[in-house]
Amino acid sequence: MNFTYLSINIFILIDNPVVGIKDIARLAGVSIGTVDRVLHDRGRVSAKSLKKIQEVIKEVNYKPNLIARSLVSKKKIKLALIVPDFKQDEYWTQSQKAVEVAKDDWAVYGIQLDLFLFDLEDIASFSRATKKALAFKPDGVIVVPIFYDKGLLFLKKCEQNNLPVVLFNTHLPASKTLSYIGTDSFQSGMLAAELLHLSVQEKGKFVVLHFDEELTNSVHMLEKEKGFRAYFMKEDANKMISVITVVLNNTKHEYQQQLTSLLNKKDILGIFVSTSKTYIVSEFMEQKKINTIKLVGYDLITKNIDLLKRGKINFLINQNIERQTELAIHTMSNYLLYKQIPEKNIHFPLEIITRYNVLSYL
Amino acid sequence: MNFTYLSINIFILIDNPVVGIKDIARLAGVSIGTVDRVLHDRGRVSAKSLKKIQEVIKEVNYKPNLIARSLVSKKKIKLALIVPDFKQDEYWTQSQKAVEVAKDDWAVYGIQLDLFLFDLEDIASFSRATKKALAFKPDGVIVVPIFYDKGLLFLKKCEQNNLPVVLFNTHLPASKTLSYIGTDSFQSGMLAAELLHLSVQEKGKFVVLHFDEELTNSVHMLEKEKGFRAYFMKEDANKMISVITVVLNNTKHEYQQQLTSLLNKKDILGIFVSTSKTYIVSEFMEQKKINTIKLVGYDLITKNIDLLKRGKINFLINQNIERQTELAIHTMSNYLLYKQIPEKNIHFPLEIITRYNVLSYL
DNA sequence: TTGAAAGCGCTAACAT
DNA sequence: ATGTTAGCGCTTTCAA
Repeated sequence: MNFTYLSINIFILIDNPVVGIKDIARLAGVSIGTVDRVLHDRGRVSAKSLKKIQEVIKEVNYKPNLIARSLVSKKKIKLALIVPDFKQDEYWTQSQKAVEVAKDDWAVYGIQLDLFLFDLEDIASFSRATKKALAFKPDGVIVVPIFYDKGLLFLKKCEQNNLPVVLFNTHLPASKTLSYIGTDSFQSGMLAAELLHLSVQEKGKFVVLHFDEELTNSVHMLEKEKGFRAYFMKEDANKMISVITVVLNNTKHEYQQQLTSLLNKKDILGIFVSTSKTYIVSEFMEQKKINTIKLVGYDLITKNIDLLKRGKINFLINQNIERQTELAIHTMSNYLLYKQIPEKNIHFPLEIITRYNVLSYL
Repeated sequence: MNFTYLSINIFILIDNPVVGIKDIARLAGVSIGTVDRVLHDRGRVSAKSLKKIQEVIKEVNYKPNLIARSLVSKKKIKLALIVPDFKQDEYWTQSQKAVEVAKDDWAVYGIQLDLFLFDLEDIASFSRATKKALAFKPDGVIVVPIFYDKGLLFLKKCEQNNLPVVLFNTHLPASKTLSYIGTDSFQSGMLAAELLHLSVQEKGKFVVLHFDEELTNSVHMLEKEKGFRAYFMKEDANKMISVITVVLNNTKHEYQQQLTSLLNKKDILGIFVSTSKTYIVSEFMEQKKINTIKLVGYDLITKNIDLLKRGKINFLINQNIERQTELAIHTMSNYLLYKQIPEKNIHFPLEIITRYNVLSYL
């Protein structure tokens, strides 16, 4: 359907009829079977027919009806999803929900999703998951490569097996991956810095707080830290930045001690928590009646939302893990079904959430 | 596809095969014709069959194969889009681009989009556009009802003609519209207030600045203003708020004079511009070398983006007009094709844009 | 090397 | 009120 713009509100519709495989067959004087063989390069076609058909195809600007095509295609495609276990973690639970939805959505198209979960705090479990995933002989792999070295190793293996790979949430520098889907961690750190900087004019210190479970071996939290530092280098070089890493998988007592000694320092203006576990810090501060320190963290999970609404957390940066998950599956499926080559990097917007726009995100 | 969690990394896959209309017919002991009649609410089905079939549908969690559905449906559907002329305005150009994309996307499903443009500064052109739209005998209407009275009048006419209507960008209180798609203007005003408030600690005055072309007769800008006032009522009642309306469609000289006299007042801390024309104020301030006044406005249009990056505009609230447009068309199409009843109000997130996350939105 | 025909899941017209 | 059937555009099998 084309149109020519003549004047406001008046269009001429030039309805060039949609041509199909049948039309091509008629125009070329052959059967649709032969046309199909040409279209799919399946040989067993005389040179003469081949030439004629190709000419016609070109002339009528044939575009296959993808809807009809996917209706008929019966091939089963298996996708392996290698993602963090969602049981203890609301962030990954959100991802999991997106997987469940996608599973239903894509089943119709013959796409089958197989899940391989690993423990965020256990590198070995990641290796096990990747091994099992490969054993399943999937047609494509979608992975959250939390662990740097093991991640790269796995990607190499996929490359050897000619398996297409899509990453999400955590970036890894591997040239052969089909696509990375997620936020730009460095930029995200810069943004966090700006939000804190905006909230306080005074002199003092800022803290970057990592929870260690993901930190081990993981790049994207370090990228956030780099971005955070870079901001102050550029905008306010006098600000002191300190970094602490809190070890969560120890006893409660231990990390509380760490936090206590941190918060006792009097000149701290703000804290940037590099994961969705922001609420842990915020709850701790609330309990200790510390109100002056500004807090910026990540993601719209229940506890964070509550604390944000009550003004205990100043900003959240939403990474939109559901949409990342959904898009990762979508991207891989479209690649395998329709040979749609995706962008190498699909960066998600860094969504700033305050208590005055949080409702509009829920 | 269900699974039972046994232990980490081990799943039992219960591959409940995709059920189709044929399976439902078999399970309910009727023919596919009857099932189809139930699915599409076309009556002529006995109460008994109806109940049984509905039960089965629910039980097997039937999901229609949209591919097959759209392959078969040959009916042509005409949609009338009544939207502001995009020629003078980048905001509406973005909307227009979304229309062009949607046009291609939906053509396959037999949906034809007809455009009826009107001039933002000319109420009469709106009336003309609506008249022409109706003359086209569309199956559904998508409209941006900038002008309050004429808008309501038109909606009443649509109701009389039994035409389904979707609104976007501008809300209008009309009970019979299928859906409003856009931001919550009141909330948006509150957010703007918070962003300004955050940026300045001192005492002083804030200004709400409307450009008049859209203001005449239009509610959503007044809603923004209300939200803005409500914020300070709640959070910082001592702040003075003044409101000015700048008349843009007069000579340049005139509105510059208005701005000049406004900016001469010494105690102004920040300005909230209620439309995407934020750049006009910012450029003016830049030219007059005014750096201290904070500026919050709307939308990611080229000039705004540039000024935001250079720190001249402090925040933009993105209304995402492309996605609004896209979703409006999507909503109406799905309603007409598949009788999908949308939510009455689809509120878009209020996206906060600063110079540190703007890149992630482009 | 080619053509004819079945069928993907669904809709809608038609027959009963 | 219900069942049967043609056919949407394409792929694929099978027979010629």
